[in-house]
Amino acid sequence: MRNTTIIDIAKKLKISASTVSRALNNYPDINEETKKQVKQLAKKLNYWPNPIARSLKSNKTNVIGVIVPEIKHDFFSSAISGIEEVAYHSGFTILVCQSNEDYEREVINTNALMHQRVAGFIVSISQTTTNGDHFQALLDRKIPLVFFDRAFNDIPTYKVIIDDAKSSCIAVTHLIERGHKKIAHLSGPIAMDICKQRLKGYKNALKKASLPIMKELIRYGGLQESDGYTSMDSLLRDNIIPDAIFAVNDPVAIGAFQRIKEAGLRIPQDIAIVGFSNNKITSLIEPPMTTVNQPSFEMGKKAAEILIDMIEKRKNGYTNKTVVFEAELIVREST
Amino acid sequence: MRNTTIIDIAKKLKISASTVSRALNNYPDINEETKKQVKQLAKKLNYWPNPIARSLKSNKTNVIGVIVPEIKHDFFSSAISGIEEVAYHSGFTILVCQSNEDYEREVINTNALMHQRVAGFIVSISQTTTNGDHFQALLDRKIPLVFFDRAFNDIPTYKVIIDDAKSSCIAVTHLIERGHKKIAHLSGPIAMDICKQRLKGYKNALKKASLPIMKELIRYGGLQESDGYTSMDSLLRDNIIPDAIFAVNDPVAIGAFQRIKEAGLRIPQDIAIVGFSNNKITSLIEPPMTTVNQPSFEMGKKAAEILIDMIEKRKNGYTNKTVVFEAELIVREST
DNA sequence: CCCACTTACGAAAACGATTTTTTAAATGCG
DNA sequence: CGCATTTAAAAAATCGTTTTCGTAAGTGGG
Repeated sequence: MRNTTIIDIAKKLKISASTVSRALNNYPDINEETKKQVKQLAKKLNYWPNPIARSLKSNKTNVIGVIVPEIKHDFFSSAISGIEEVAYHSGFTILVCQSNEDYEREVINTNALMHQRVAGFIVSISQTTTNGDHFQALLDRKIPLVFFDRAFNDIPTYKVIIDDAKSSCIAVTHLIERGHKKIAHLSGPIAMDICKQRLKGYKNALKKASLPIMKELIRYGGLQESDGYTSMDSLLRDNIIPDAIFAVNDPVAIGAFQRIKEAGLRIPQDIAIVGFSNNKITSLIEPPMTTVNQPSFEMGKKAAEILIDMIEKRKNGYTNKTVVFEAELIVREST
Repeated sequence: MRNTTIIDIAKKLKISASTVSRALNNYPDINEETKKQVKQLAKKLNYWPNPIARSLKSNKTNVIGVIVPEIKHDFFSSAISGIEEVAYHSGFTILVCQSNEDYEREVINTNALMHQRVAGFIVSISQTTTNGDHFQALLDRKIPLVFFDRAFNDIPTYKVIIDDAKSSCIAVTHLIERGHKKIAHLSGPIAMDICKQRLKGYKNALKKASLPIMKELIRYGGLQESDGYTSMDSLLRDNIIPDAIFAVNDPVAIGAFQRIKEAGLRIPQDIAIVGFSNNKITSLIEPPMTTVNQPSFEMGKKAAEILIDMIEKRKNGYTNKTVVFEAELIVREST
């Protein structure tokens, strides 16, 4: 079954294709009677303009490119849900790629989507990305780009993030208020801005409380569960038993959590623990874990709203290039 | 910065566009020397064929349409991860839509993607879908379609599923072997095939053990956590306290789990419970929950492999239209 | 040397829409 | 009535590729 084209309609009505096009698009110099006939027949034949032909002419699509490290991660899948929700209501669809935390793949994905002429990009960068040329190429071509959560700092575009330093400071201060003094921080790849910021918040909290910052209490690793397990393990192997852990994110916290349990230590009596992101699991483990709630769904929605605004050149509203979401500390039984 | 076209190359080399095209596509009737020159210049100018122009000509794209009820759900986001993984390695990208369990939106999404000329569809239907005309329309247009997990039964196409009845029977038999006799089943929308099959498995297990099938022990609801809570609540309100629960899926099981705890009943001493899907949370709650592991990532990968096979008309391999994955019962402390 | 055949390439059509330009007919005004 | 203007529609160009058809040279065999 072939799709109806504008030419099919034109032939049936014995008029030209251009007239059909203009009738359907409500151009003023088309006779009302003609318009009516064209629209009727279009409906009857189930006509739908071919978006590919349109895109070829306009060099634009109604597709938003989304690149995240891993689709199946709680935070990202929830953000993608939010993006799709907003996109759907604005007539856009989303093309989703995962970088698998791999810089090369992020570059390939970015280029592929660029050549597919997506209308704009929403990106959370991979752990291993330290070069931003592929994003600069987008700006050079005036392709709208919005970062969320993990932004590439040197690229001047919109960013939807939380105040990582502030939230971290609040989280660590909470630990201090509970009487903890020997607080370890399980950090991530320090090249990443979110890791830097969370480390900064950790240090600030200690400083404010006049507690020493001890290098051996800070461990660097990746952002996965296994990395948290390893980092915690390295502390224990060094015979360091902190009385509290602040993890750079929830998977790392969960990994540390498992290692702590394996060591026969009690949470929170022996070691308290705070995560970051409010992944669903944190509320369901025993004991439930204190964590920082990042409103992932809302951040996705906001990123999409900003991007669509940029695409449609309605530049109103967003005078500040960085939108900071409020992250709130959710206190549970692990502290 | 405009993108380089085939015509730019043609002009610079003072040859025709068609020659450039054929040179790049390695046609035999182009002089080797010409080919070399064209390819060199293409590389130098950073030429990349415009996929939109190609698609217009071929009426095909390198895009796979994916429609799921909700992106942020564990099972689906993990399956999408698998789909993307396979798609990426075959040069496809994925256009992802969520139906939000809404039939109307599923239809709209299907049509939108169809008009965008996606090369094929991978779909898991919404809870409220009882009419399959929008899928039939795809088959009529010879657009490849693969269902996974939640298939629409009357549409004759490939399905990647697990044997729900068998797995359910195994799960319930496991409960019976543990000595449980008053086993309730929290079911979902009974119009959905997976719900029918899981109910069937539940009944079969009881029959095999010569246990009575009691209507009041079977409760119907939705597929969300809140539905599980409600169904469990309705049992308790009727003063029915089963000694075991078999839930149609993990969210429903978790909802019931919460209601059971609220009632002050112990798991598994008072009520044992089995879920379905092996969502990550089931292993992290206290006590960890017995559940049926559906290999979501692998099912996504398989669905993508089959679809790409169909797209590329390599029909080898898949003689059976239904691919059944082995689901395995993961026994944990809730039983 | 001539005709058939190969080689290598160009011209043009096609994909389906939009948009610019052109044209024909109708209308208005002095 | 005649010229200018408006109205409504057709024709043609365009987007970037692919593909069909055609053709000018060059080659080889008789």
